[in-house]
Amino acid sequence: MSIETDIKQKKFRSPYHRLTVNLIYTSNWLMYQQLETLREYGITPQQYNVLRILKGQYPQPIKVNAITERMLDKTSNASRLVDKLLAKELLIRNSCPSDRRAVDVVITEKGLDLLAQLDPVILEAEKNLQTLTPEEADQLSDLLDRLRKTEK
Amino acid sequence: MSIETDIKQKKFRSPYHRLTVNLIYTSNWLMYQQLETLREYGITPQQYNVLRILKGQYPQPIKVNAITERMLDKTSNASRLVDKLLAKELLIRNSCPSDRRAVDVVITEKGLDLLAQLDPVILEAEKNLQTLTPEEADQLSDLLDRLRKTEK
DNA sequence: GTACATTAAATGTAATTACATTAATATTGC
DNA sequence: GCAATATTAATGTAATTACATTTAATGTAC
Repeated sequence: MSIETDIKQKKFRSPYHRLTVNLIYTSNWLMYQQLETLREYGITPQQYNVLRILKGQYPQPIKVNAITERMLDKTSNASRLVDKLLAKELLIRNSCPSDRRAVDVVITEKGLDLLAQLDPVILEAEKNLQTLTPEEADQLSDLLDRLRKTEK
Repeated sequence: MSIETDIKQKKFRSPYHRLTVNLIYTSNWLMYQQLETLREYGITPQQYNVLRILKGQYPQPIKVNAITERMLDKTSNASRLVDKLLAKELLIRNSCPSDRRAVDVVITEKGLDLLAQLDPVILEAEKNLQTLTPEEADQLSDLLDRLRKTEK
């Protein structure tokens, strides 16, 4: 369905306006799918994002601010997300010896297990996107990169 | 900057994975800009979305569930958003005579004034997106429409 | 070394959101 | 007409988020 039909709006003032609306709408649509997929595994998309970052570093530790830098939502409160994941024993947190302000975070076996369990589920969800060819997906990605070029 | 640089991730498992990440990241980037733009006017992006919908109907009233259908985030609680905007006197709310479960919502003069005041500001913000040509913006929009084709 | 600025993480709080439930009314099947 | 079902909006609540502030430690200038 076109964005016009989805949000019942016939006209947009410009291609850029239509794009803005479409981008936010599509992202919400995608996030909602993720939320539903992850729900039964007891984590949120943001927590999943943190776990993936930790796995990318494993077995190296990573600091809380480095997590933030890699997150999709730069305004998220990594400290509290780490708290939640710690409570679920999906990661461990140790104060860093060389800088006692900082903390080192590492994913646990349990965390890695959860990710492994999620892999096929996420892959299955990804199939929903295959209405686009891989080339078109790349093309879309590149356009998104260029859209953000004004970023300061 | 490419998404790889922005979130410091070198590899993605597939073009679809890269696209997912890029889409959510770009949407967050855009939403944050909106949030900052609107902040000094005392409304949130969702409240702005509601006001725009009301303006589109003006001077016709619109019901709360019809607002939800037109919103970018279908899971948002239109009833509470209407509450907030009512408190700011940006809309009026009257129970519908023909269906006493429903309420008719109409934007006020004050609401229209706020939108008019915001128009140039929003247009200015839109200029940030003009690193793409209008044709590319349309192309991007069309790809997003096609991406959602699996929607049930 | 001391004062000042900076950085890292945690926390207080108010507002918002997600999710389920409720209350009131309308619609449908009989 | 009446009971069962569906629809509309509002609300209770627990969790999350935004935003500012705090605490602790480090770095820098003198």
